[in-house]
Order: sequence, then C-alpha cells, then structure tokens
Amino acid sequence: MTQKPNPLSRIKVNGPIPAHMARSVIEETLRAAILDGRIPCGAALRQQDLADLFGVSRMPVREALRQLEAQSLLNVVAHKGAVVAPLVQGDAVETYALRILLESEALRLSVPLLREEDLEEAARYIDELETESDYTEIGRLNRLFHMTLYSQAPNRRLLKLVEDGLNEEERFLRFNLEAMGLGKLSQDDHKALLQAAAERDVERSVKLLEHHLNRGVEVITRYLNSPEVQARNRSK
Amino acid sequence: MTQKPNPLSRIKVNGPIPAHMARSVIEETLRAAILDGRIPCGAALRQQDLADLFGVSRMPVREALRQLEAQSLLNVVAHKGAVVAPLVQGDAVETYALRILLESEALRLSVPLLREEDLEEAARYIDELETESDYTEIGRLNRLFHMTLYSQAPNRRLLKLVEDGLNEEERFLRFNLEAMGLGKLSQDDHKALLQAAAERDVERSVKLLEHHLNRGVEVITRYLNSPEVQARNRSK
DNA sequence: TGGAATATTTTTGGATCCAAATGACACTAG
DNA sequence: CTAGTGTCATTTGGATCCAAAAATATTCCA
Repeated sequence: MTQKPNPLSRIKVNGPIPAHMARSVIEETLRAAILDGRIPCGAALRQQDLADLFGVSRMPVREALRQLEAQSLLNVVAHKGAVVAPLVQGDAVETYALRILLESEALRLSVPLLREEDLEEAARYIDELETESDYTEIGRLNRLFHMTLYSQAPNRRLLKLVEDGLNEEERFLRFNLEAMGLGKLSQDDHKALLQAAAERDVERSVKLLEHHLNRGVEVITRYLNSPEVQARNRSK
Repeated sequence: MTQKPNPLSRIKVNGPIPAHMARSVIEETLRAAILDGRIPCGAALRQQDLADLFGVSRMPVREALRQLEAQSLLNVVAHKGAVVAPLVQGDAVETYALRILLESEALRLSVPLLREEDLEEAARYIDELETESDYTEIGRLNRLFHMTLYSQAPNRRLLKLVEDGLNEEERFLRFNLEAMGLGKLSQDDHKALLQAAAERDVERSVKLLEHHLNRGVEVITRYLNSPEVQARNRSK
C-alpha cells in the first residue's frame, strides 16, 4: 500500500490571516489547490484540519467549503466531509463538448474585435509557454492565452462560463502533462490559432479551435482509460 | 413616497423547520421568492430578520445567503447586507444571447431522442398554461415545458446551464407578464415548437426556438426602457 | 472464529457570544 | 446656515459551545 500523506501538507499558509478576510483567503487558497491538483480528487477535507492549518476557527472554513461546493469543485456529504469532485470520463467528454460550443462562440465574437495589444499579449503567453516547465504555471498560461483570444467578445456572461470551463480544464491538464508530454503539440495548435486570429479569419480560427479541443478530449479519454488510472479507480 | 412594506412579509413559513435541514429549506425558500419576484430586486435582506422569520439562529441564514450569492442571485456587501441582484438591460440581452446558444444546442441534441412520453408531457404543460393565471405558476410551467423538450440531450452539464438560464428567465417573465399580457403569443410559439419537435424536424425546431427567444429579449428590452422602469431606476 | 449489536469516537450543523467595521445622526465650530 | 467631526447604533464576520448523526471499533454470543 502506498503511503497516504496528508494532502493538506501541500498547502502552504503565508502567515497569519488578516482576520476579517479569512473566508475569502481560505476559499481562494483551496480553489487554487484543487484546480492545480495539489489536492487530489476524492480527498476528504475536514473542517477542523483546515481550521488548524489556517489558524482560524472552523467557521470561515465552513463558509469557504460551501462556496466551493456551489462552484461544484467539491461535494459536501453530511458527516462525511467535503470530497473533492471526481474527474470521471463522462464528465470530461461533456465538459469538452460544452467548451467547444462556448469557446467557438466566444472566439467568433471576439476575433473581429481583437486589438493589436491583445494579439501581442497572446504571443507573449506562447513564448512563456515555450520555456515553462512547471505544470501549475503551464496551466495558468494556457488559460490566459485562450482568454486573451476571447477577451473582446461582447458578452461578459458568456466569458464567465468560458473561464469556468478553462479553470476546470486546468485540473485535467495537469494530469495530461504528467502522463504524456503533450506540450509541444499544443504549442503548434496555439501558434496556428493565433495566426488565424491575427488574419481575422474567423472560420479558420474556429475550425482550429475545435480541432485543438477535440484532440484534448481524445488525450484525456485515453488517459482515463489507461491501466494506471483504472487501477486507481478500482482501489477506491 | 410610496410605503415600503417589509419584503419579508411575502414569505410564508410553513411551521417550525426540522432543525437539521434548516439551511437547505431556507435556501430553497429564498431562492423561490427571489426568482418569482416576491422579493424585489435591490431589496436588502438582513440576517437577523430572516433568522426571526424562520425561527432559527442567524447561522443557517448566513450559509443560505452565501449559497445564493454563489449562484449570483444576490450580492453580499460587507456590513450592508445581502442585496438582491439587479436586472439590468445589458444583462438581459447577454442572458438571452447565451440562452439561444445553449438551448439551440440542447434542442438539437434532444429532439432526435425524444420519447413519446416526453412529447405528451410537454403537451400537458401547454394545456395547463392555457388555463393558468398565477404568474409564479406560469413561470414554473414555462420552465418545465422547455426543459422537457431538452431533457434527452445527452450532456447533463449542458442541461444544468440551460436550467440555470431558465431559472433566471423566470425573474424577467414575471415582469413581462405583469407589464403586457404576452401569454397568448408565447402559447402559439410553444405549440409550433412542440409540433416541430414531434415531427423530428430539428432545424425547424431550432429556428422556432430562436425566434421565440428573440421575441423574448425584444419584449424585455422594451419593458426595461419603459418610462415606469426608468423612473424606478432613477429613484434608486 | 465470525457476526451482530452496542458503545465510543469523530465530524458536521446549529446556537450563542463577542469583536470589528460601517453608516447615521447629532453637535459644534466657522 | 453649512460643513466637519465625533459618537453611537446597526450589522456582519469570527470564535466557542453544544447536540445530533454517522462511522468505526469493541465486545459478546453463537
């Protein structure tokens, strides 16, 4: 049996919490830790442990957990604890189908309105991705690259949903990158996508994006079907 | 100055709360009251008042308010209270643009898979809408009719977003119905939509749905630009 | 030795209490 | 008469306490 180190050990607290913003700090810290995978799926978070970790009482922890539950990042089961929402295969396929729908529309609306500075910003993210090797940072840069391309879509509500989807992807992405070095492939996709956007070729951009996302779901499906993951799921 | 009756007076509590499900009961009650407009936009909800009303302490009220905030039904401002989220015009246009995107896709996926019983259920809702005159009930039936048509779409995540959008619409709908008797028009739309779905004519269904929703946003825009509403917004 | 029933322990949810922050009101000074 | 300042009340956020429910461990009996 593999040792099961307390997942909380991977959360670091930067010192005493400013007291009256405890809830938001805890929520943000936990969200980041869940999204980038420091807290694995299925881990049960207990209120008292988190309270001790952050040096506060259980109260702000409770509220933070509820907020995260509302964002469906974790499921709170009565008297059993807050369990980090699992990444099941069906969900991955559904998530990517949704992303294609939402991000295609966002891209369609945004490309004609993109400014030069947006394109330069996106290019910078591609450059940074070239040299970055930390998974968490790669996830962040990937999200920022995509959001920059969508940023001029005149529908904030749509953008909010797109961003939620990208946050969700960061969870998958971490596993992708660890499992198989997919980074280079994605970089080619990114460059082609930026090129099409710079030429204001809406339909080609959308096609490239769909292709990019379809390959993403394929890779993830293969990963979730891999013997390693299958075994882990059986053991749970 | 118009008298300002406590908005809480329109919430009725059915007796003592079963103690260990206080939070969920409060959340559901408040959500329903906000969605169907019994609590008007801009109303400030105070924790102690709600606690007294439900006969519990402030604690479950707090958690319920946070949950509702996460669903962006209200904005919690520190030391100022929980304010019911406003219905501004920009939001309406954006919301309907999103609904068209999401519901078109849901309909496209669902129509080929609809069973006879689904079609019968949808027809029943249309019949009930024919005789119903209570705004709250009309909103509920309208939502159920649409959801029935989408119900077979094989993407639960998409359906969740669609349902959120429909819940949001119920808030607008109440004002629509009060302002102008739009009921009959919608009924014709509904019947045509059901007919197209029954004939498995996907593209015609989608076209009809888009038309239906586009008329919705038009009516709402007109309503929000009406002198009455303009005056109310200025006074705030 | 195995299973079932019970007791203990763990953990969450609600109540009450306290502190901090913000807004309103009144009072004073110019 | 107005503007600015200071105090007070209101309200939210956090801490602590208590009760209820569930999981687990232990013990007893077959």
